Amino acid sequence: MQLHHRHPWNLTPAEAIALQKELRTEVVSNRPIDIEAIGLIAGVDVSVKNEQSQAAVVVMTYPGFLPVETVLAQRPTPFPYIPGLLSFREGPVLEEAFEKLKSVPDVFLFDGMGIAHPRRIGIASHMGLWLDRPTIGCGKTLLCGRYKDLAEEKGAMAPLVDKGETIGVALRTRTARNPMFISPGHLADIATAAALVLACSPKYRLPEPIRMAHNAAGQFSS
DNA sequence: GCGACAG
DNA sequence: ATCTTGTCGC
Repeated sequence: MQLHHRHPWNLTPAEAIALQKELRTEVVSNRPIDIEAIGLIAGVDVSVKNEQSQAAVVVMTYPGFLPVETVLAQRPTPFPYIPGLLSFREGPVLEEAFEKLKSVPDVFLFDGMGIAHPRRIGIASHMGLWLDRPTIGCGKTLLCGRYKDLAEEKGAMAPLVDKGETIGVALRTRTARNPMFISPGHLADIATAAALVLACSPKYRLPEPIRMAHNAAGQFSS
């Protein structure tokens, strides 16, 4: 796939934060996704093995979730894990994977946050600028923000609020399971992002595209 | 200063 | 994320 907004990755943490503050002004997080028009959806995930990072992007049909393309990429892990700077750790290997992608998915689901981030530019938002396609952040645990208790039933959701701003939703994708934290990455909005993720979770807590990417990246379920 | 902290 | 078997619960 053609990538946009590319930039060097060899930055210090302070430089990375400065870059995020620049890039966040480009992020569009109030645009509804036309779910009815989706034909292909991609799941993105990265696993780390001894200094080496492996990325996997699995493209599947929507609805139906039949895999149509899988790309893998490996590279040395270039940056430590620092909360708030995940994209600088996983970005390089993802760039390599995206370049190998033949198909052009209508939406990308990421393992991590979109705008539900201290500077409103988590990995899904950052990579969304590169892809110039709708992206959604799907976190398993919270990075920032608070939410009120939500019903135990699948489909229940509660606004995720940080510093007075609604940045996403806590969404129960499975009854009696911990909620997922959904936020727009780029070219998406909170309501349609949540609706789509729920539609992508017919059986497990993790949305289907991300489960597939997780497996392809070389891991087992959890 | 203290606590929190995606993967 | 990763180190790791069996086990408790819906």
